[in-house]
Amino acid sequence: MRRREHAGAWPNEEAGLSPGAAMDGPALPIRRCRRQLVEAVRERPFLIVTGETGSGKSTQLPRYLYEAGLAEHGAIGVTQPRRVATVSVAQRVAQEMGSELGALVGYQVRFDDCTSEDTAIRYMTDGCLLRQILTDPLLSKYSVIILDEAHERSLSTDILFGLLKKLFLQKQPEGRRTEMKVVVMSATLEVEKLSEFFGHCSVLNIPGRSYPVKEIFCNLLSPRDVGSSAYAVKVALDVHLNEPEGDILVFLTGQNEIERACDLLFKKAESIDYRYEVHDRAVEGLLILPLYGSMSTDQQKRIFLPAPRGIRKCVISTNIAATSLTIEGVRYVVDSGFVKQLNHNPRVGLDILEVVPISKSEAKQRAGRAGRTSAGKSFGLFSREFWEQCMPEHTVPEIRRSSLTSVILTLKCLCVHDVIRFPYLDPPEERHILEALKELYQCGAIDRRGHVTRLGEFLVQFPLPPNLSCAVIKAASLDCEDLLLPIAAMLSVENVFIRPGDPQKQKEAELQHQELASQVGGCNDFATLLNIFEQCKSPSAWCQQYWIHWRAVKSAFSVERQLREIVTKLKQLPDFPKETFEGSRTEILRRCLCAGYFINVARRSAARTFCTMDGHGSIVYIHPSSTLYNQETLLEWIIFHDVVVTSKIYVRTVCPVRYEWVQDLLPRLHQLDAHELSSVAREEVTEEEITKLFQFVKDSSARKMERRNDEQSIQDARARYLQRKQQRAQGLSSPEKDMG
DNA sequence: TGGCCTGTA
Repeated sequence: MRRREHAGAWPNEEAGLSPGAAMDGPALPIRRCRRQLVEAVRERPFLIVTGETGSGKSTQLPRYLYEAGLAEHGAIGVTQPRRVATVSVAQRVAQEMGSELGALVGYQVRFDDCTSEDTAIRYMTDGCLLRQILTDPLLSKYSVIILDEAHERSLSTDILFGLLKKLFLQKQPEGRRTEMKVVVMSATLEVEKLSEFFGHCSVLNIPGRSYPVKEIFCNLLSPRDVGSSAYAVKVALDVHLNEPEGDILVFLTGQNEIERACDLLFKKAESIDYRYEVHDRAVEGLLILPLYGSMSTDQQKRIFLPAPRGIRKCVISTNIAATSLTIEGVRYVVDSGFVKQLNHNPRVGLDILEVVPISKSEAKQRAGRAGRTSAGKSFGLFSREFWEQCMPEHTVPEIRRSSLTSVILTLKCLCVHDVIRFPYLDPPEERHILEALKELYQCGAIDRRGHVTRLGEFLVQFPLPPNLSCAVIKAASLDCEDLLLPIAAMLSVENVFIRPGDPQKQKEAELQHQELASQVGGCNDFATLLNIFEQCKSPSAWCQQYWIHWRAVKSAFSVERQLREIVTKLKQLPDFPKETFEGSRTEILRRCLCAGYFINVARRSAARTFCTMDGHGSIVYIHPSSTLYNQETLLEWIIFHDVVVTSKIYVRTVCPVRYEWVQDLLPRLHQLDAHELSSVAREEVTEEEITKLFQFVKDSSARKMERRNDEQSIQDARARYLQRKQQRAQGLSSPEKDMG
């Protein structure tokens, strides 16, 4: 049994175990369906099981299949989209089956493998199973694969859908697994589509055990109230004054909105006279708690403590409380109807973080949080018209919103050559796929025939975006991976810079962050990250002094260790590249970064603006969080890690480079021309793929059109941002008007 | 001249 580090599990993920239930399993609705379920799995290769939270499907079905002998020729693998859920479900099932965790029942997540030879029921994250397919394409150690929470449509689960279907339909018998069983578990959502995808397979429904939630549209005073923090505060206060006991959960979009809403609600709540104003005399006070991902773990844990008797708890949260964390005792939900979502735009090659209305199914999911322990109410901060006209039925699945570079490389490495006609449940737009192919070609991961190169095989080993892996490989070939591994790790974890809500403290934090940058020359954000990684050793006074997130740096340590193991393995291969380079530490560092980020290179075009060199020619600004902000006039060429579109197109994590370092690489950005593509051998790439790629690169008139559309879409995103910002300012500066 | 939703390998 391998075991390194224990992921802390939240105390209250999906209840269902009563103390006396250890041997026989708890009395859940699923028990009545036991025989039917086992038979359905035996009969056909694919089965869909639907059921709401609390039906017990995640914990009981794997056990039923095991007890029916379905794990005799291989393990039962169960995937979850999140680590904490994976670990806590495995813990519960192990306890129920009287097994030590890691023996009969185990789990495997990144950095934490708690399984053994004897493990018959393996819980794991979906991304973890996807990695396993890379080394064992037939999934030979499994007899059953169960994909849980399929309605969430995570990127990995969507790819697994297609790969498992292919595994069954494969023409060559040596690549086929017709005897393997696949079960897809989902909330009741788009089930017909799923069933059709898996050859019209059967669908079994397990009755749920949650309580009814009454969904209420709030009457809006004006359209600018939709989803605003001030209006959320008003509704939360109304609930507090007028509704019987029970905690409140408010959904807003981000840290800023949440902190401001907390302040406002606190001021309002302070002046309540509980003798006269409160409807339910059992309620004597209000406890207001913010909740978002970048809070420290200790702060987050406060959320789960029950409020003292007579005190009503009000948690103001991001989307994190919709799926990832469950707060017991919530009877009232206040839903802004908005979410911050990262959307990839392949036409400009940018990820745009924008505030968008949630889907109706997501709103139901949020409302459901009020019905976990008793009947509840959900207040939507939007009108019926908004619900009908602005909120889509379902959330666009991640695979249609993400950069596909990693995914396409993975598929290519699994010998899926025709990545356009791969069986996607929801096919991504072709331009997304073509953009990914182009980028893979540009960084040398695939050749002109669409074959994975040796470099591509190296790159896919890393749990990183391919361009970052490229920089790591370059460093390793120069024997200086110590410079790049920490940076790659720091870029893989959540933001390490703390930005406090209080303006005074914010100034102080900014000064300290500047100090960290100037310790390494003050002109390279990547080097600053390396500096933090090297200096930060423990959750000591150092973290406090410099306003650095210890939790984030700690996870960067784990990532760095994992990446280092991969590099060490690769360097032992006889054909791993070896190079030499004479130069200072900072120069070598920047050269390595160029090898990965030459796609993200930009040249200064005016006083403060830069023009990207990727063929899109977008005009970008340096983000205010960068140490190079305000130093633009000293720069000519820069590379950057990522882009965020708010009031402008900002590039974040920036480093100046010299033209000589990128000039040899730049032609690759435009090399994919008609001449080359026409001489391509076509046996591996499909004709369709070539034609599309050809059109994509060459059709200049169409590209001009697109450019205009892109500018339009960015203009739109910017306009929406500014509008919401203005609304927020208005809403918060004159809350009295709304409070009636 | 001004800002960081959430997961995962």
